[in-house]
Amino acid sequence: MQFSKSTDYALHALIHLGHSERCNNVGIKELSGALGVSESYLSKIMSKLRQDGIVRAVSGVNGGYELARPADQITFLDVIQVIEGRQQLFECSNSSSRQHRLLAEEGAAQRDQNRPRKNECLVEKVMNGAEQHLHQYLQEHTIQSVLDEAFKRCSHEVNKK
Amino acid sequence: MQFSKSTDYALHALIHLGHSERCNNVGIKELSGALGVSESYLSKIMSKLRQDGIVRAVSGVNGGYELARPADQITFLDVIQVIEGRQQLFECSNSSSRQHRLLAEEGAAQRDQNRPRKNECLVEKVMNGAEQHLHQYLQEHTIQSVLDEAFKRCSHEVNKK
DNA sequence: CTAATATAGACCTTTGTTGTCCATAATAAA
DNA sequence: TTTATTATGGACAACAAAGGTCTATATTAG
Ligand code: SF4
Ligand code: SF4
Repeated sequence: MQFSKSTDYALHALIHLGHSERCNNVGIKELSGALGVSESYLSKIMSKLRQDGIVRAVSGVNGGYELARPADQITFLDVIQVIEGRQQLFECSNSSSRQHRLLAEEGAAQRDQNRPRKNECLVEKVMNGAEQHLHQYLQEHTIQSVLDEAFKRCSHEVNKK
Repeated sequence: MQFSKSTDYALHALIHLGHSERCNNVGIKELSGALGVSESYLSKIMSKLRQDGIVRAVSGVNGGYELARPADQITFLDVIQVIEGRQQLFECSNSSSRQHRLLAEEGAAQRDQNRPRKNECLVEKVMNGAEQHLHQYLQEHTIQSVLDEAFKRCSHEVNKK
């Protein structure tokens, strides 16, 4: 249970793009150099980010990448979901076991119209809750918020001198 | 980024053990039957749980497993960490890149004695925050809490009739 | 002793991650 | 138009992790 390196790379690439907003179109060479990741692999990742509308790309001479929307509208969750996929944190695999029938719900939810929960069992309820908490936190942090804090630290450093 | 099936199995096995507290020593056959998982594989998982002090096991005739401590002291986090390992959710892989030197911290933390943070950069700060939130939530839910809620549902169902 | 039970290790298959390489398309500039 | 530059997509491979089986071994109640 760990985020993949690709997610790491994607985040850093986006931070780099956000930091270089003024001079549009950062090429894969520059990104690759800054992050220390091969051009081949990184371009795969950038391609994914483009397909999901996180960045824009233009081919040809002087082409490259730029953020498709303001950095404060690109959340950590967005990036993670593009790279890692949108599968649930927990996905039950044996819902046909004896135990499921004994200890889950079945009875209560079906007849109760005021709660249109599909078939959420007690284990899934805990795990989905965990996922929601995680997502909410990750949604509150954006590429911009990292840049802001970096800038704050930097100017604080200058003031001290 | 998903919990493994083993975690699923472990949680269900523990719930079963918690539910059968009275008649000690539940054998692997019974567990395997209840969960619909092969004895071989499930025994691997139970073995791990024993090594980490979640369950006790006794060999020989009438042997089997039982919870090593009360069900309300076995949290979801405990189980997940035994099965998935205790690696961090995010682990930086390229801390020697150009970008790290430009955008991380270095300067600020080293001189400042009132914050003994090791080398937590801004990206790690966000990710570690996410992990902490997740862990806190998972720590608040135990095997017992699931059993309790199952019982509540059940008796509520009975009252309705 | 014997049957039942857990344990540990070897081994295998499937799947996912990380990565390279090459052919192709798009585009700005000469 | 041609050329150099850049991104894109597919094929492929090395490696690691997950999921699972099988067998030999130790432990213990009866
Ligand atoms: S109780 Fe929930 S997690 Fe368990 S088998 Fe049923 S659906 Fe799956
Ligand atoms: S800034 Fe943080 S996450 Fe990025 S390379 Fe440095 S240590 Fe790693």
